[in-house]
Amino acid sequence: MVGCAHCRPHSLRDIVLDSMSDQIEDRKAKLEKIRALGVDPYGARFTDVTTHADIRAAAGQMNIEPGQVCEGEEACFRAAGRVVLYRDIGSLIFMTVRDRTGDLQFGLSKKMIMGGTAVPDSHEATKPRSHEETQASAFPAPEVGWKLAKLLDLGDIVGADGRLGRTKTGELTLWVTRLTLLSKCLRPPPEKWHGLTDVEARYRRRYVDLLSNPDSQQVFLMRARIIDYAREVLRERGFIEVETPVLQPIYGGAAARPFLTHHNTLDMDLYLAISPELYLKRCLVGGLERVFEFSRCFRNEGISPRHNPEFTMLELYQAYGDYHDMMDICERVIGGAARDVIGATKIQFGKAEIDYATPWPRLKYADVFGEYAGVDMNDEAAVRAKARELGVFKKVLREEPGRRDIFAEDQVELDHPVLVNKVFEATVEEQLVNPTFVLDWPAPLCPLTRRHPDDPNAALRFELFIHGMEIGNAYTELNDPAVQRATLSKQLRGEEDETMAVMDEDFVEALEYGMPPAGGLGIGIDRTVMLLTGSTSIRDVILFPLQRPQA
RNA sequence: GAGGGUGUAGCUCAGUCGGCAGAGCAACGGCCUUUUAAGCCGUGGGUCCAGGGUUCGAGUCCCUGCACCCUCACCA
Repeated sequence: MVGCAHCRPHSLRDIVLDSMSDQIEDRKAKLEKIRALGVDPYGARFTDVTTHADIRAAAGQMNIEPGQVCEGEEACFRAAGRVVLYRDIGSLIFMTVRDRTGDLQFGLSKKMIMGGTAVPDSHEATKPRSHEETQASAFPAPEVGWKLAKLLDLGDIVGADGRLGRTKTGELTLWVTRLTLLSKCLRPPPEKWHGLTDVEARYRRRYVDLLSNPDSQQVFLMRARIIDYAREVLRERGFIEVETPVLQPIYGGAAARPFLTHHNTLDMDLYLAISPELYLKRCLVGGLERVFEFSRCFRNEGISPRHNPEFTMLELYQAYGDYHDMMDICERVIGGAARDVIGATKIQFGKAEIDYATPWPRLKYADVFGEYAGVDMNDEAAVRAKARELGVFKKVLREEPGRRDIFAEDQVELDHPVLVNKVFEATVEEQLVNPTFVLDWPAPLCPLTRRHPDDPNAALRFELFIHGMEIGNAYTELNDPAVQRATLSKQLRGEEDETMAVMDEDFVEALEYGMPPAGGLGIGIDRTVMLLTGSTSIRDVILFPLQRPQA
């Protein structure tokens, strides 16, 4: 403490001293000391690195005794990673270094790094040649190596050449003969045991979350593998991956509020895609008979643990198929990923254990409605009574207080199918915990779907529900341009104008050239990853979820 | 948009009834050649989210605002 006990530290000198005590300042001071040693604290290309996992695998073949340091060339490795633990016990330093495959202990002894052991020749053969690479191989002199080791901080990224051994306690250790600083970490990382737990900080500075919480990295690794898996399933079936516009002059393919933007040169308003559907169908018209896209969709709606304004949908179309083929693909992609990527058929999600063993139940919309809502969906009076009981009308009134045409509950005008769907959402969805297909939806809710041949009031559509969430949505696609024009023109009372399907003349014109009958499917990738990784918030599976600007 | 909760050191968290701002890790100085979240001795570090108010006195009570989380609604 500077100054007497009664004084607040506010003099210039105090402020400077406070600032100097800051950990960032400490680290910057070390940075300068490192530079003074002639070492570039930000490294350069570092070639021929063996991953920690591969080093462990190699060590498994060597039968190294506790206390032993291997002599042979086969025990010499180059490794790199971030220092996550650092234990300095005098003229011996142990650090735990993390790379993408896991942790490995590096051991540094003053004697060894000072040249007590000859530098292995194995790396000379693969020594880089270019000018840039020559710089990368410019190791500090041996006496500098030890000083450098003493100046390391938690969070620094280091590279090392060394020989494998085991400590007395048997811990596999890379005994370092040459140490390279690859990047100095100027900010103290989170606490080594708890990591970063503050959720806001984890989302705002995801890089800190990732570097300090292996579990978080694991989620994004799984996400990538699930996507790879889906891609592989589709490729095997002859699908090709395409890209469709995010900037669209007319939004369509779903019922959602769009984001609006503007192109300056064309002086033209554009919408960010709410769905790639109408473009992928144009591909079908053009003869790309099996297409898929991992499509970023943007919907200007609320944010919740299950909704992010931008999200990723796998959408695909298969010519000459129908929605039964799409059910098979759902089971193959999601059920297969559970089995082959996660390695389990039962996965915990919140308090529920979900069973992904296929096949999944295929239930008729009318049947599940009758079972869980307790009324016949075609009995308008009964549905209306049920809706009143569930408070559907009150919710509508609350949502649209400005509507002049609504004065009382009974005067809320909702078309029957809209009311049915609101009752469905309120009663059925949460009951569907294990993967369940719900087939044959009320036709008026499905402007892009072929009608059921036996029932003009039903559409050949299914949604896949898991844990009460809509995970997949699929149709036997409507390819009759006249019917398509009619359904896009029809307005339903009870759905807001802004989210209504919009007439897209160019799309209908495309249908007039002839679109093959097809099955189409959308799978919510973020939600699928949530379920398969046990992440109960969508923000935990999106690297950089949308946040308000910081206060 | 409505309701509930949270915000204290770089990180993880205590802080009782309104009475000197605390711990562990991290940092700094010192010791240590086999550590495992190393250990031991010593030291420094605070806009208690922001702004008002009540009070002799506010991290604590009240009001307003901000950010985040949860529930509901829209939505996938």
